[in-house]
Amino acid sequence: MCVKEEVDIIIARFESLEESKQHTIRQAALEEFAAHGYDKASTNRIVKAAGIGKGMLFYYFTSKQELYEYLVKYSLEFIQIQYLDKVDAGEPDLIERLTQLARLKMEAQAENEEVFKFSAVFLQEGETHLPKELAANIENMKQAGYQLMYEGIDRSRFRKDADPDKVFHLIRWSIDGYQQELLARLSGKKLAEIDFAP
Amino acid sequence: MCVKEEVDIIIARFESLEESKQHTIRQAALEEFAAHGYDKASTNRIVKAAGIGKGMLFYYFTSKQELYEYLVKYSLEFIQIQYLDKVDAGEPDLIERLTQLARLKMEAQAENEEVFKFSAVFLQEGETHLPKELAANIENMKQAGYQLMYEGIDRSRFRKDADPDKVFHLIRWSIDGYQQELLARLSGKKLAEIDFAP
DNA sequence: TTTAGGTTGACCGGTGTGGTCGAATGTCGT
DNA sequence: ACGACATTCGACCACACCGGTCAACCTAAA
Repeated sequence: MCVKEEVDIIIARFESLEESKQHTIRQAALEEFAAHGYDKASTNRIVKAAGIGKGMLFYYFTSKQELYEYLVKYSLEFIQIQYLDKVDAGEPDLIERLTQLARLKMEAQAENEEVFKFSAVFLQEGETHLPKELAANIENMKQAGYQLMYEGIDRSRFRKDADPDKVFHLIRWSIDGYQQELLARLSGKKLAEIDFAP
Repeated sequence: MCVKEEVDIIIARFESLEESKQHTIRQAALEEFAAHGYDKASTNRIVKAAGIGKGMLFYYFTSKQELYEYLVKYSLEFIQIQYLDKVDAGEPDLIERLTQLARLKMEAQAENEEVFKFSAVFLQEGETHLPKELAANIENMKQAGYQLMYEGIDRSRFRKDADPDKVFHLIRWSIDGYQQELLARLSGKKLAEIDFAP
């Protein structure tokens, strides 16, 4: 019990930092883990990018592992609030729904790109390096995302001669591809406004 | 000049190996570079995967760098012959053309998956670790691929109320997405026959 | 002046790196 | 049977970097 409390105290040190410094360190760490995955991520590079001494990282977080867990928690929360919660799950029209998803995701991504890059990493790394509790949270978010994409769509309005599922996928692929290309083309540029015209 | 000849002799050692052994080593190396990129690829893991002693790799190739260059050359040749050369660039119909491209790429990918994974790596790593001559070859292949995809398409038959370029992209994205999903779903299974029905 | 907490980077043992090399083992022509 | 040469191996090298520690320092409040 004493140990657990000690950990809490240590993370509290980080959380009572001024936001801008928290942000700097968080972004540096997100970037490093996103770029190299857990194993090959280097705490040395993180502290260098964050502009702090090596010791501080282990003053704020007990270990590389705890830092990673913190980032996962933070990212899950960010994606939930900045993206998933904003989706109108009542929209029955497929096109509207998917367009909305794409727009909201782009907007959230514009807000903090690294979080999404990092999420790709921990979604793929799976349960490794994570306590069951956090892994479960990730699974929940996956499920929620799936439902947001596939559930409550009115398929009665599809043309009768087309397989609804196939139309469904075709459209989703189009939007995915569009989004991906948009992202690639604009990567590096700092834009808040994007022309979403199809 | 003497040095250059020495290198030639050393690669010749590899090329005069029986094909199956060449193949084993090549695949192990392709896999390693594809998975980790140049810098983090490990020659130790390569020799372990290939089932040869460490010394042999540097008996066949003077250095990690030379091995990498050999793999790039091999992959460019493979993609050219097994994929690009087979495309009928005369086909003016967009759908036919893209469907054909997708099919041929899948077939070539089925032939040697690692080559395509590795190509993604050296396309992204760019000129680093490569002599200008090889980098130029890569650029040529990019160009050729682009032309195969975009040139000589008859756009006069598109519906007049649709922007040809947008229709174009929409369809390409759909096929890309379809291909990607197909690949993901079937990853791990060894199939020669695929149901290409949309 | 003392004290307590934020901050640093040299340092630790350990792991893995690309590459070398002496020795062991074929594989020949003679 | 012999020597010359090609092939094969993995222990070994110097080095770079790893996650993590810690004595020493700085600063500001008491």
